[in-house]
Amino acid sequence: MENKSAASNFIKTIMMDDLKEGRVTNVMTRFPPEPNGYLHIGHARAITINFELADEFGGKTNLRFDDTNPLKEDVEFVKSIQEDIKWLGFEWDGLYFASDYFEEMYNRALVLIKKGLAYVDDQSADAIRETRGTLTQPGKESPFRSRTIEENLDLFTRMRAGEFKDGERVLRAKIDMASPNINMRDPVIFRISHTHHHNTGDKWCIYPMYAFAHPLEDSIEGVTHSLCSLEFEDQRPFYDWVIRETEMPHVSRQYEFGKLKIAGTIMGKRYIKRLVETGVLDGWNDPRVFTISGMRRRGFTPEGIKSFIREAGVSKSNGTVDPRMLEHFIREDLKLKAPRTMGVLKPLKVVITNYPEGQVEMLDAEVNAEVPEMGMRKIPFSREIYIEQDDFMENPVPKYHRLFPGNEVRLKHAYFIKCEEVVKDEAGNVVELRCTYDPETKSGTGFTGRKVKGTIHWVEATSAVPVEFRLYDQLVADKTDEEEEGEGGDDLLSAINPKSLEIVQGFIDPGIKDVQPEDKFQFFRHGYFCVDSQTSTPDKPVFNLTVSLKSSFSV
RNA sequence: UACCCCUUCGCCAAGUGGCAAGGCAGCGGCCUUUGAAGCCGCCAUCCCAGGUUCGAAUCCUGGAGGGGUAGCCA
Repeated sequence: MENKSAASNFIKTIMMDDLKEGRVTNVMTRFPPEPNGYLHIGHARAITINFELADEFGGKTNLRFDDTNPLKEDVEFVKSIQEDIKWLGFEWDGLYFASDYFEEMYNRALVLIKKGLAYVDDQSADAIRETRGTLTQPGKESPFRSRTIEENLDLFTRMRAGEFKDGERVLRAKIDMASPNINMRDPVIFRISHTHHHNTGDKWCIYPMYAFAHPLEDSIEGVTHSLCSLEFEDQRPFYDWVIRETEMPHVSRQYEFGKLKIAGTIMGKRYIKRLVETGVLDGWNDPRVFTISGMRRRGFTPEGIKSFIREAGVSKSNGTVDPRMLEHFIREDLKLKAPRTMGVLKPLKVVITNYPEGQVEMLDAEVNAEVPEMGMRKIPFSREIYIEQDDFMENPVPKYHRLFPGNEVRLKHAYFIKCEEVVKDEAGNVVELRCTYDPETKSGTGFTGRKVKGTIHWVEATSAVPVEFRLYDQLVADKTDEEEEGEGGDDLLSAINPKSLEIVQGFIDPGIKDVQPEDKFQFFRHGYFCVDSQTSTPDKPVFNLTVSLKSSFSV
């Protein structure tokens, strides 16, 4: 069951007060991605925050593609974004495109021009930048700032009609070139771009800028609380200015919250792109990157991801969380859902010398001992089995409970075995163990004659299914800051953890051989694994390590 | 050095003037056919300095530290 009663946060407080004081009569939020890339866990957080906050107050949430820049957008992404949101388990109320509002936006710009609050500027982009001033010095007014309303109306109409080339003119809001807030120094609100748009085709050659478009989009849809990240704080005065001066009937309000990074991973689009191009990652859905598709392929669950997001909270400070917190919630969700079975990653053969040759017996095992309703299954046992290489030490370290010469351990679901002999190759490597078993110690018989300290997992040798295991670790060190890894992420390549992916060939219990992509299991004493959706085949299953089990022991 | 924002346990984060929630991590112990899980217990006086107040993490003033903003990107 998902925990939905997360702690309070400042946005929830604002919504509650707004409702109580009658400033709003309902809550309406929106998730407004630009369709220019794949969603990642940061988006999952924005999605969860928007949808669940609205839901908590009986409100609604729209999905709105903020597609005001045709140069960067593609339908490919409008599809993948919708799939990702659905996979997370959210249903949007309305599905909209900012580009559907272009006509309305154009008309609102006309309102501004008629009020003398917008003008067409013929200056070049460079000239505009140079006269904007700096952080400490005011800007200079454009020589075109005092054009008449008629002239502006004429020019803007002709901009729309396609009479000018890209960059020749822009429409600017007329506010205050000396404002200490640079966003108020006559920001550009429409630019010319003769570019095909994925939704509007070639109907438009002028496109509104985000800062002008967004408040209008929100207002048109009746959004009450427009949530965005901290870097938009300085744009709020302009957001309010647009709604007020264009005389939009519905007043939306913008609130900003901090982004939450996860240590040890890369989130930036350009960096992931770089790593995909150089072959470090095998795609945008590589299980090591926290794109939604990557997490899905890794075996993370929507419920686990959402629990993590709720528990991490929302505030006005930017933070970085320990990836172990995310892992905790993934484990917690998988704990009662995933069947538990045995898989040996690094096999070591064991021959049970006193077990009858040729005999195979079927042992009973719970599918998940914590969930009896999941039932029982049978697993084969015989004279030859594989155990984990790490579960044997010829010269055991102190407190080692596993197998070593002369020691007895329990084989999960089976018998006690005792290590009698170690077989080595010429190089001195241990290649086989010869053990004896005690029939009286069979699991389920209630044997209490003696106790052993260790229980280890195993698979029967003749029926074991060969599989590939892909073990993942953090992509980069905890403190790696992608922003500081050189132009284009050059230095990022050397920051990659060489152990972020380790591939091993092992065996699993034959009981689960007919696996489907994304099927999830817990392999005893290892962790949760998920059948890889890209490379697994019926002949050679491939399992991704979703998250390992915790361990208080290490050699 | 212009404007805006932030500063509570190792990491997230509640708290909105009345004696510091919770989660993760960590540390003990119990239990255990996963060294898992589970269970029990431990783990901060709130960046600093003044001030207001019977009383301040919460209000005020001044510092310090961190972040954001100068796209015809979003």
